[in-house]
Amino acid sequence: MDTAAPDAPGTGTDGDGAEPTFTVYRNVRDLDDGSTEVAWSDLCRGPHVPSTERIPAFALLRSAGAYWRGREDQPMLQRIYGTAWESKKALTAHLELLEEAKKRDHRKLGRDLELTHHPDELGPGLSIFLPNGALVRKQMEDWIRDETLKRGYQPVYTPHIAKEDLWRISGHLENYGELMYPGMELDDAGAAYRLKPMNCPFHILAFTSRTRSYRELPLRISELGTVYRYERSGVVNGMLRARGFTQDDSHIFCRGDQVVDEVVGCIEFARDLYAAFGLGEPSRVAVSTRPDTKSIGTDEQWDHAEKALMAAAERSGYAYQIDAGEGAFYGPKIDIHARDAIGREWQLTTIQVDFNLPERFDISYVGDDGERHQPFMVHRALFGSIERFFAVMVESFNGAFPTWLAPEQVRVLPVASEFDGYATEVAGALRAAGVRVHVDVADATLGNRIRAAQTSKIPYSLIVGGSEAEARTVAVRPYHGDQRKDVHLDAFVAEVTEEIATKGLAGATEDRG
RNA sequence: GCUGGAGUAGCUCAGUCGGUAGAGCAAUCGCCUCGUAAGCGAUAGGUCAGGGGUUCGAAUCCCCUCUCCAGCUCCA
Repeated sequence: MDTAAPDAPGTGTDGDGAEPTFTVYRNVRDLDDGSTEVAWSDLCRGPHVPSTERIPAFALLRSAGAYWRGREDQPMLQRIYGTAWESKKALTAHLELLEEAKKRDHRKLGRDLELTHHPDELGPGLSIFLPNGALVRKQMEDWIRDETLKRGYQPVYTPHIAKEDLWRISGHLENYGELMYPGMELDDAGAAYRLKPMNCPFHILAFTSRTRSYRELPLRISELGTVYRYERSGVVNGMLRARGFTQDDSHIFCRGDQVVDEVVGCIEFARDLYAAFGLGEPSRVAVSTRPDTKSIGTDEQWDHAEKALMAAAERSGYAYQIDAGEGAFYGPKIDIHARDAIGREWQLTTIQVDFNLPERFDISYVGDDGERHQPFMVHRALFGSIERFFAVMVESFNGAFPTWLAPEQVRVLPVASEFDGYATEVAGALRAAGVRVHVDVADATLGNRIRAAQTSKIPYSLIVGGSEAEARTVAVRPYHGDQRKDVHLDAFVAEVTEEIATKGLAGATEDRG
């Protein structure tokens, strides 16, 4: 049993044939007089077992509402979630797995490892990155900034607010208004200002700062842009679905014949990013095509863009699927998804072709024919949201970051106060080499401090006492792997700086479930 | 927004029938100077999410609001 819908309305088959056929299973109960009655009707797609007696072990997990036919304007049914197994043992194992998964929740790890903070006073969907989380995030930001520069993107900085007029031109007020924070009325300005839900209009303004030539294309504008969206209260979810978040956002202005190459470039960029941050193969890659209902643009534009995206997906080598009709109203897109600790899929990377904004802002470049032409615009965010990617990554590493990402990379533990001096010296040598290192002086017992270092998931603990001070060595206790004694300090510094420089992931994925 | 569940110290959680608010960990101070995952003692820490109501008396019962969790709908 996966899902069940007792007391579901409807009978089974539909009259006019416009809706897909579904099946109702009537579960009967024996009455004392030998007759039967329908105990409940099951609207599940199946398959079904002939009798619930055949299920040796099951547990009900939760109940929740679900809209009839998945439509918000329809009444809500009660859905009961359960899980069924071939034996009690298998059920117990599964339930334990669920418990384990809950322990790697980014909200719990964020608290325990002091990565992030979400006090009530701040507001739902908003995050404070504490020093530890901020150091991890800085590595993400440094990585993406360096890589975008290497790949020919041009950085810009743009404000968090803009006149309401800008959002009127962009169509956001019309199409996205419900997700925008209300306007800020200013006495002297004569216009309301709005917090930005997207960065696109600003990047277009960067593009239109002067006349553009075809020689400049593809022109790639990029920014870590923080946006604010007034998400409906029930959908906010930690950092996975926030109201304020930062996108590694870029808009690529190019000719139609450059779209495929640009999209391929974005996909390859994304692949490198997933590899660098240890996420491995994405759980899902999808090309979303033109929506059946409202969409703008000509058939020709859609055709061109959809073909370009599929050609790019093909060239990328990813096994992708087509989400028919799931595209944005302004153009088709490729999305890349990854799973969180409890197996839910979250869209991270998105690469979209946009017909709407070039049209609305009437942007153009001068071609080799001396005429004005409208460029194609590719919108892409590879992390997607830094916060969401951060959350998925924290859960994926179970908080045990690879050394290059870890907020505290090395902790030095003198066995007694007598050796605090040598410990400080060791830390000094590491710090001089650019390593993030702290000394935990010997106020508490060694066992106590080792435990603290282990529960903080610090990649390396260095234990130093008399013999180490004598020989200028350290005892290396890695979070992953076995302890090595009598490692020369210089050798350890060389080793750990090399590991950091190459952004090694060794061992960091061992904590995965 | 909708359906269901939850909110007690920084964290994890007790709190019986409505009768003075509790523990462990963390923090602070002291003792201990310790060789590989929790040394010992003391101190401090609370608008029981917030507001209203019932009651002689509310963490506990009722109503409203907020926040969080799971799911639906919608999205990075």
